[in-house]
Amino acid sequence: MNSVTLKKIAELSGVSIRTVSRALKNQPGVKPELCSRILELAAHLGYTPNVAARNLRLQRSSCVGIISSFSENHITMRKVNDLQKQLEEHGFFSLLGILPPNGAELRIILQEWAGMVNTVVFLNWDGRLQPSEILQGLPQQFIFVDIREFDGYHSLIIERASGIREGVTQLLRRGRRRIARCGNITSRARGFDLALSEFTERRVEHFYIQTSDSSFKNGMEVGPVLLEKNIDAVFFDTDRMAYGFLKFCWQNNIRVPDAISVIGFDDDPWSGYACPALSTVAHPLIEVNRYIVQLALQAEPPVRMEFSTRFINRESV
Amino acid sequence: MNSVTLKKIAELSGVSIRTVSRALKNQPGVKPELCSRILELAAHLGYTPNVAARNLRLQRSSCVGIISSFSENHITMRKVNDLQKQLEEHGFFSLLGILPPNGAELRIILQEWAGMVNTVVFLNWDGRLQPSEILQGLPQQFIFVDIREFDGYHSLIIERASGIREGVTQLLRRGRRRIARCGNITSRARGFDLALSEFTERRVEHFYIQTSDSSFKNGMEVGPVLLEKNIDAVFFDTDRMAYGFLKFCWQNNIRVPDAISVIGFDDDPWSGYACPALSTVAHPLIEVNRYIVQLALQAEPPVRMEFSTRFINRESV
DNA sequence: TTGTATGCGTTATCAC
DNA sequence: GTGATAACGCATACAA
Repeated sequence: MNSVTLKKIAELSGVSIRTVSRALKNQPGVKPELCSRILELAAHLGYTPNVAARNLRLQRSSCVGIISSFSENHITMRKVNDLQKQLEEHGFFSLLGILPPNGAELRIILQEWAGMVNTVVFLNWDGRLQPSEILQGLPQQFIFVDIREFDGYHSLIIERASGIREGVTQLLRRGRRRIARCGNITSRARGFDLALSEFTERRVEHFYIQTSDSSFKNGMEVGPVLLEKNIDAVFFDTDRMAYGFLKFCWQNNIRVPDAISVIGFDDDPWSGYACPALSTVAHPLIEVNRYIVQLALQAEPPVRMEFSTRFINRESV
Repeated sequence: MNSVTLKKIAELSGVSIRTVSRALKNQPGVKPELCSRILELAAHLGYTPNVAARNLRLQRSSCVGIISSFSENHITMRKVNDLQKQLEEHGFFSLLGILPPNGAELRIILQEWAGMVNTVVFLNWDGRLQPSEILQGLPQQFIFVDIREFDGYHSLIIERASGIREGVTQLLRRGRRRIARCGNITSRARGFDLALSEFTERRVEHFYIQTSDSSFKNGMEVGPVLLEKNIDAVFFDTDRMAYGFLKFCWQNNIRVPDAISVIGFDDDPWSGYACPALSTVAHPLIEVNRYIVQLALQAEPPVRMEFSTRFINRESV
């Protein structure tokens, strides 16, 4: 910890703390000569204000808490990183916490953050937990992103159907009629159903192939099933899973998109590098994060906001 | 900010602050009955200790600062994420800062962190900057990771040659004799030269093809050059760049590894998904981060540590 | 078993 | 122009 304080500077320069403070803050009312002498001394000693003391005094903080599950998924990491970046551009530092396995531990983290953090963003949540029980009485404002709507908290909802709808439009243009969706992510299921329900009149058939997970391996394994059902276009719940299917196709000499169109979800940066480059539905993370920064800047009564996804067309459709 | 303080609890329960403090900390010397009454009240009010005040009082902090350039590269994000995770497992929170374009701004960030952070980890550094000038007088201990050795600061060095050496051994076993290295990252150049210098007696020829960057696009563009020189094995400075070359091969019906062996660098998680799965040299990020946590836990005189990379063999060799 | 009093480093009010 | 001084919330040495 730093040992150069206002007091020390004051002693060394023979003035009072108040004067040093004024000089360092460029507040009026210090003789220019004295001011510059103090500034010089402070610089020489390497004075750095103590944020803990300042926060304590001002009853505020320059930190935003982010709770996320630890994941090596690129998209998860990118959400966190971009949020940190945007927060920093607005003068906030971010404190990162990993979502613990139960509510009690979560509460402990949040309590630890009291006095340090005014706003906490949840990028993940355990569906079995009731926020009202855990967050009860905690001093921060809470923002739930892409989780669910909870009464009394900010919720930023990602609306899946928009991007999927654009994707389906592209598929129809390409003459695809037997469209499948593979994976196990429920939030994406709803979007898919919603989007496809609008296209019934054109005699589109759709299928849902549920897998145990939405991993690369699942994507590979689901290959034979898709062939057997004569699927001509497939949405995967994650890009990762789509890569698995692309691998299956590569191994079995199935041409994508000639034989089958493939669409992923997440727009992780590798999707552009895949062979063929993967078309995907992109998460509006930048817009969402921009909104979070606004909420951090000024607390508001709980807000509900909806954000749309969008379709990114590459080579696989 | 929370408004429930020790004082408030003390007033409401009709005892002194000291007693409340003792009760909440389970320190001996409080009548059990009183103790439980206080605990109950505190829980009811949702008391949360104020970390700013506590840190101020104890002259310590539970945060570690991480300075990194903002990058969407997976490996960069993974380094940060894993470090945050490991720190959290040891009771630290991480404050993330983005490396600003000049020393003055960097100094401002670090000053802001005084009183909040004892340890700052640099995952990036601007080579033109002199740490001694910028960090002069700042109260924290500094750790430079994979950057360079600077006098008076911790430096954790990643030694490239080890992993590359293993890779070359594999290539020789496969009968490769014309080995190239592509990219523009100087730290990797040294490792490559070092590793290859050991194999001269077997009549290995090696080539260095310098590119403007080490991106996907560079990897695609370098394809014709490699063909022209009859290269039979190639190291790329990044996995990303290797993906570019794999794309080139895919487009031109060049079989990997039959026609040419390909090795990347970084082990980003997609390397396993590529067609064919990419062999790569892996960064010892977990080991490095474990060591950082140790340094954060107890400050030591400046330390120099070296970490080895390792070769991960998949389908592309 | 409980309470008083002090200080951590800032900021800001008020008085000189 | 400048200087005492009082908070902010917590922890603890020292009294009672």
